[in-house]
Amino acid sequence: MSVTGHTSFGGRVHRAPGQRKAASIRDVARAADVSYQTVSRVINSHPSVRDETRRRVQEAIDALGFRRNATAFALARGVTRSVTVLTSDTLLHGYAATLQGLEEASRAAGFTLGVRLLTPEDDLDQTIAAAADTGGGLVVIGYDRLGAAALDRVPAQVPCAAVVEAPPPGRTPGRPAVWADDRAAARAATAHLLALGHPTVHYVAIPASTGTRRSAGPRAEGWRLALRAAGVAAPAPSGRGWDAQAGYEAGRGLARNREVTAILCGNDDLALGVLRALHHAGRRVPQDVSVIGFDDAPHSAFVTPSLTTVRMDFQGLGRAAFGLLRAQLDSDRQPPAPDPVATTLVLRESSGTRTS
Amino acid sequence: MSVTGHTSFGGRVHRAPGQRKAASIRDVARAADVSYQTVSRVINSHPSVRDETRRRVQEAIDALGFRRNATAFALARGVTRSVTVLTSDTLLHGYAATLQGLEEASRAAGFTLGVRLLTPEDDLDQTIAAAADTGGGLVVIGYDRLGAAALDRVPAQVPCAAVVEAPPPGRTPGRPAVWADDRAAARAATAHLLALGHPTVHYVAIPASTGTRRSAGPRAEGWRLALRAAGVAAPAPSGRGWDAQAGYEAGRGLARNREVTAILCGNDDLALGVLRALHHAGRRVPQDVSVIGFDDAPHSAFVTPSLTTVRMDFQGLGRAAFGLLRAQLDSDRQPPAPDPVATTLVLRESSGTRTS
DNA sequence: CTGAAAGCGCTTACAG
DNA sequence: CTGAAAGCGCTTACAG
Repeated sequence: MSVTGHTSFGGRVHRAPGQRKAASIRDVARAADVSYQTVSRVINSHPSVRDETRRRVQEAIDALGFRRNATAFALARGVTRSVTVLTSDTLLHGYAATLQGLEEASRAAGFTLGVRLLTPEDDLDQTIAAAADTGGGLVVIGYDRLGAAALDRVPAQVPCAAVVEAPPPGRTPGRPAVWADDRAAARAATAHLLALGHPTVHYVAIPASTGTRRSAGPRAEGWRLALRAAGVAAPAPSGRGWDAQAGYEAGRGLARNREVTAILCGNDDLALGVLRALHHAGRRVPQDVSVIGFDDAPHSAFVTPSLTTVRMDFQGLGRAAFGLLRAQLDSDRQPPAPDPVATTLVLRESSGTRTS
Repeated sequence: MSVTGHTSFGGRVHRAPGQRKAASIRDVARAADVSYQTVSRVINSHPSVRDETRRRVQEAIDALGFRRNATAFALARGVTRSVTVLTSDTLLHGYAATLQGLEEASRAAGFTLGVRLLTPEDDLDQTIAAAADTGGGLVVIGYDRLGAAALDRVPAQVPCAAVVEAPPPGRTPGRPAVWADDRAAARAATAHLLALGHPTVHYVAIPASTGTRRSAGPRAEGWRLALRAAGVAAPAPSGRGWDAQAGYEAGRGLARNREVTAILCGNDDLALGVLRALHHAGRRVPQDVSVIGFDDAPHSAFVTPSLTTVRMDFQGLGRAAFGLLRAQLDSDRQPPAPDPVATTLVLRESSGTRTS
């Protein structure tokens, strides 16, 4: 089966002869028999307008279906109430959920929300410049290398906030940013597996967002920390990608090794692939091997075995990032109280004591 | 474990004393010793500018880091190269993938892409008006009731295209729209199950996008059609929602009924829930019951059993919708050749001949 | 090839 | 309380 789609062309819009263009404040002024400044006052709810005048203007506004031209407003005012989000992905759960949090906060604040995908092909500086040219602020999702690189290149004069994977190293006074404590979460998840009696825990990593050789990101760090605290040597991490396919490939290697009894994954997609590889290798979860994911994607509770994972408040992160941006835009505005971006280990079927 | 997040406030941006505002064409003109009209010509690559002049202006542009003010450009030109997408969801696979197609196409065309979530709480007309006020075009994702309602209320004079669940009934000359042939796809999927030897096929429905009592949307229609063609009576459909939880609830009812051997689901999330319910009821897939989903979400190939499903080209749908919008904006532009929005039945482990 | 004028639709002081 | 002027940063005819 391979059905071809359809396209309909009913009701194409072309300005019909009788269809006049949108009314301006001058049109309204004429209809209400006042000056256009008075109209401006009315639409901006300026206090000093006589009630009777205000009423007449409002009537004209309604009659003509007047709506203030947002472009002209922005030009005159010199500001745009808009954010554009720069992200290298919109489909992965963490990104999509963060985006949703940003949308929610921007909507509540009356801001317009733009989205621009960062790709390896496009010139980063050009993409950033084009986004900045819209006149609003920027929020960059810096979970990965491309996002982190973009963040570094945003010109200083452009209002910008970020949601990142981990706090910037050192005391670098970077951009205002929010993050969750991935390291503590990974550490706790690893400790949980160790407490279950597993001799060690293997790690399937997500790609790092920074170039530091020292670590592969906070999740890997937390995992290492927990192993060290338990006096266990860390096995070499695997994983080369974000998706289930990458998890599957890493999982195949792990499944062959009979010493492997516990695996922490950098995200739920990787975990799904690992689960699949273990299944193909005939290794039962959790009887033979325990698996823990990261992010708590919507489907993770419904796969079999259901996935033990770390729940992240991505939407809260998105909302908080918007708050940081806004504090910059209205410089008199207090930076918002840090939204608590919680992290929770959700225990489900994929982790347990080894019974084989 | 419940770790609280962190917020960093390094490098807050406030215009430092020495930080002058962005250069305008007048600044460039002064630096290049020409009139600002000439600068305008240069940045618009107007042919009649002396090479020497052009070079001088370009130098000034580079020196001052001039970038044309997009807002002023839009006001003067009277058009905005922007689309805003109206959608009631951004997380479900179909929506997110459609959105990505729209982003890709808009990026390629040099359009800005806005996103606004439709919610039951907000006033639809107000949301639409606010989106229209940005000056660009609208694309509404009409897969569900809220989206379909929004589409109906977009004022005639605002440029708008849509991606919908099914062709509008009758010859209603509605908005330019694209859709995939869900009905044919559902019919083929159902026919496939019947051909496998299943006496009938049950259906777990997604919520309908229209109020027609006649049908519950094209997927349900296709399912009915296939059953009728086989001379089989259609069992009552179940399902009340979009997510895995809804699928799980419907699945519990189905799992109790020993007559049920084949289930078609309105999407992959529902299918996941159904799979889970069958598992809890001790019914094996596909030995006892076959399950087919819809949409081919990224994880569907990696769950166990892997999910037989209908692959939809959501990104293609998004791209095509953008094309329709653009044809409206540039009225001299030909509507694009309908992008083939294909639909493919992907056979995996969850469907087969009954062996119990 | 290049400059002076008017206008896009609004807002912000400034008068009265 | 209300109107006339100037300006936001561009573009589009119109002159020269």
